[in-house]
Amino acid sequence: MTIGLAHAELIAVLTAVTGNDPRVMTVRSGEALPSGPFELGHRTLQSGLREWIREQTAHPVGYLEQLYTFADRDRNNEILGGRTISISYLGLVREQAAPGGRLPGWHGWYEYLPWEDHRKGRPAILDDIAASLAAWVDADTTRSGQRRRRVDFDFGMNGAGWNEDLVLQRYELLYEARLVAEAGCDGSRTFGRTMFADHRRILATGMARLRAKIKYRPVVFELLPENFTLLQLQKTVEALAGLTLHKQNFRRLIEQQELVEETGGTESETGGRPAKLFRFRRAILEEREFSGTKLPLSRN
Amino acid sequence: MTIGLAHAELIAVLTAVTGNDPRVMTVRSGEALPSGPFELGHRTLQSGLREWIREQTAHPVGYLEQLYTFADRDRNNEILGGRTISISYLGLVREQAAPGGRLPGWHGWYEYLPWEDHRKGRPAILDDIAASLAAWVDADTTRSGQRRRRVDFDFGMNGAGWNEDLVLQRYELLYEARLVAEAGCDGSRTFGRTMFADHRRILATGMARLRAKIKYRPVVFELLPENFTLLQLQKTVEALAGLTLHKQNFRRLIEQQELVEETGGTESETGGRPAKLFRFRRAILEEREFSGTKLPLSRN
DNA sequence: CAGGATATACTCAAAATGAGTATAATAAGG
DNA sequence: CCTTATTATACTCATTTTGAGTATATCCTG
Repeated sequence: MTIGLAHAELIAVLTAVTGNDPRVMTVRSGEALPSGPFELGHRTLQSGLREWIREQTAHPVGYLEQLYTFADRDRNNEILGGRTISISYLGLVREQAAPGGRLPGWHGWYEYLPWEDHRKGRPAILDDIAASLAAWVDADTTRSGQRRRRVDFDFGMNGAGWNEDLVLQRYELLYEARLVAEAGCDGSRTFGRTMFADHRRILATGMARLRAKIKYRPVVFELLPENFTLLQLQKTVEALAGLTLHKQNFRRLIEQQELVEETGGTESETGGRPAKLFRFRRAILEEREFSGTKLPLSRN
Repeated sequence: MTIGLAHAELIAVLTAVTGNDPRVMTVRSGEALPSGPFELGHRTLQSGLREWIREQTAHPVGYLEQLYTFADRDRNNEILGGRTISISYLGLVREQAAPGGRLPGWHGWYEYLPWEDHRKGRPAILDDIAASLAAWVDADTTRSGQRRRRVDFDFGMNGAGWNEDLVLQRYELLYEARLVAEAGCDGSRTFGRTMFADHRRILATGMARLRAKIKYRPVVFELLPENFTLLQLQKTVEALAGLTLHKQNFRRLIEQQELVEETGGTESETGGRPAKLFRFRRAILEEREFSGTKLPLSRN
């Protein structure tokens, strides 16, 4: 049995939430995701990745999950006649800076995919996107019906309702419609900040995975400090989901799941009544399974 | 930037449901999952896989989804000094044989992981597993509490309730406790049919993914013929989940989601009142998102 | 035509969810 | 020290969704 030779590369979507904004670690002034070779010295893929994250950043990575493996021919850079296989990972990091100070290398998710942040209502950029997509829909006379349904569904248009989980589908639709610069555009209008090669697609994959995951696994806590208030927890979830939640119902949800316990302390920097501090009950990880923890939305 | 060299291999968990039993395509008389090299001629990972599935089997694969990429050092076979990266996929295939005739190469899921089938109640083998695991729990005096909680949770013991999604966790626990032959056992009791290398772990990964997926995406239909009765649909879901469902509620769930439509025909081979035939409404794929479609369980 | 078998319809209590209103505890300003 | 703004926390209530049945319909077999 012949086995093909390839170059193996590890690539990371490292995410933190700083000052209520989700951020991703980048290199080359925000142009690329950090990546490194998978070497013979590495015991496993995950430990290899951890090793050079430790080298390149000061951030201890708690949660690390494999995302996807890419090896399309267009990614082939032809070194030594082989091709490159990129194995991507999603990592969650505790926030390092205060809400004011921005650390170098970190950039907001929504710089790259600005249409994904609906916390302050439907972002205005969606009107421009809608207009550009309408042109794309009409460009194909035979399949325009299909295209229209897909646009409506993915972008929540014409009464379809916004679905925060469809991050990747939306990016791929924009790519197909050549509305992101990575698609090799011809000078026409494009949306969001560009990244190197297919790194923005990988970012979208990570965002989609995380938005889906917070609904059934208690991974948010990897992004929070040891002690936090319920509002902090809520704001972090909101930052990731790009949506606002119903405060009282969010609290009910968290409490009835017994995910957290009071520390006894309070936080009085809130501007109003001091909030109780909580910590994540790690014991819960071995006690229960986490089923459909839907997010309690509010309409705004 | 140095990029490590590796051998790339594609490996498939091809699943069909034949005669109400979930089955997996194997080679070497059921000892291994089919796998093949990822070659330069292949355009993408997925198309490469499709290509040699077409070569090796007569089965048209509809649904194909990437599962996981493995590259642990213990998988290293040291050819040419490199190491092997295995990219695994889950494929769904429409059943090919009548409930009676068994096609070569196909083996039942539950030959390999017999503790996973709870359709006829809790399988007896779980008593033996419980006994062996109890010994493992007691073997570590310092961490026995942790071990006990993990066993209870993963295997639904001591009132914890069986969770069908934990297929991989259960396999990995048995591996750790050296109760599967792949762990390099010392002649003691082991459970389920062994596979080559880590193929049984990959099978478990595929089973877990599919059991989780049928709850929120309409993928079951890839396993059914064009027209089917609601009972057939239910039996297929039950086969995958390894559980029995509440018939009336299952029907209500399916109908209210508008996943299927009547064909007009009926199936009278059921032994009782003839059942209406349905077909999957493919249009639904572009119409709606599928959220927490929990399965309507029944206790038995 | 009775009896067995399956399909399909309908019921009902309990639990979960969405959307509020009400009340409590703090800080700042006068 | 009292008012007001601000956030935290508690409670309520109608609606929907679940889990678990019972009831009825339509076939086949003997």
